[in-house]
Amino acid sequence: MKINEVSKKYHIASDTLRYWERVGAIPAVTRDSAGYRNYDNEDLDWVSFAMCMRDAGVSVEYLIDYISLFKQGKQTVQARKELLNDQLEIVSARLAKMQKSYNKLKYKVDHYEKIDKDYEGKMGKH
Amino acid sequence: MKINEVSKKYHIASDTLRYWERVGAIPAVTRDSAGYRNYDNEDLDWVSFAMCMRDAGVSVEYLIDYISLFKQGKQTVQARKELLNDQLEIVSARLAKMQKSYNKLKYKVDHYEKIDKDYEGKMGKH
DNA sequence: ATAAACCTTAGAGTGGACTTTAAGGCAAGA
DNA sequence: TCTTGCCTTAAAGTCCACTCTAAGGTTTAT
Repeated sequence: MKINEVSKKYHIASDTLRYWERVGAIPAVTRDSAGYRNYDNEDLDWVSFAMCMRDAGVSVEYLIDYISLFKQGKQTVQARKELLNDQLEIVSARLAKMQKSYNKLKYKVDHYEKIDKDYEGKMGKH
Repeated sequence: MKINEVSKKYHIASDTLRYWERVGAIPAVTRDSAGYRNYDNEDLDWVSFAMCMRDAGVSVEYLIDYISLFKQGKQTVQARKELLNDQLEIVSARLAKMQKSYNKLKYKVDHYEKIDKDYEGKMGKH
């Protein structure tokens, strides 16, 4: 699968795909004889993984660390698992915070007319 | 309440509080005779609101638009409510996306040993 | 009275994550 | 064969949201 097809299928800029590969947020992508990227299933799995992590708010730097461990092979399985677990907790906290914010926002919208004081507190009535 | 007290109470940098006010992401804060910021309850409500929105992933630019409408008074109530509703939907979508990512990540961690193929696919066995 | 610890502003600097540009190679259709 | 459109890299540029610096005014404690 060429980069532009991947871009369309996954709704992600091809520039971003190249960027992720360049900095090491995904492992090196398979190439064809012309040197063009030719994403196989495994490459696509890494793209999905990176997108998933980014959607969850995980930093590119973290992805780089993770992939770096992955490239070092089996002996890093435990370290990788721990890294994932750390991120899992962070994501979970972020999710809870967002949920709380969403609820507050929802409440505000639902009670808008009642809540709004419309600057009268500061501007005085006129 | 002075800026540093607000900073400590809300766990937010005073630079950020000044920045939000400067760009108009919150309305102008009450000042004392020396020109120092002296946050009253209403000012604090705006700080909470901005923090809540930022936590939900809402952009500073959106906050500026919202506060701009607010400053124009009662005739913008409907427009503001619509803006909030738009953001509510966007936040809701982001939340769902994050939840999905979290679930995938959780699954990956829980099944780590089974899932990991450890680069053998590409590097061959040795 | 004077030093330490606050506060102010304008403007410059930073970090993260892309995104664009420049200069060029490859491939498929007319 | 030529043109259109894809692909490549390295490097520079952009955008967002802060964050810091410089230069100076105020308040508080000794």
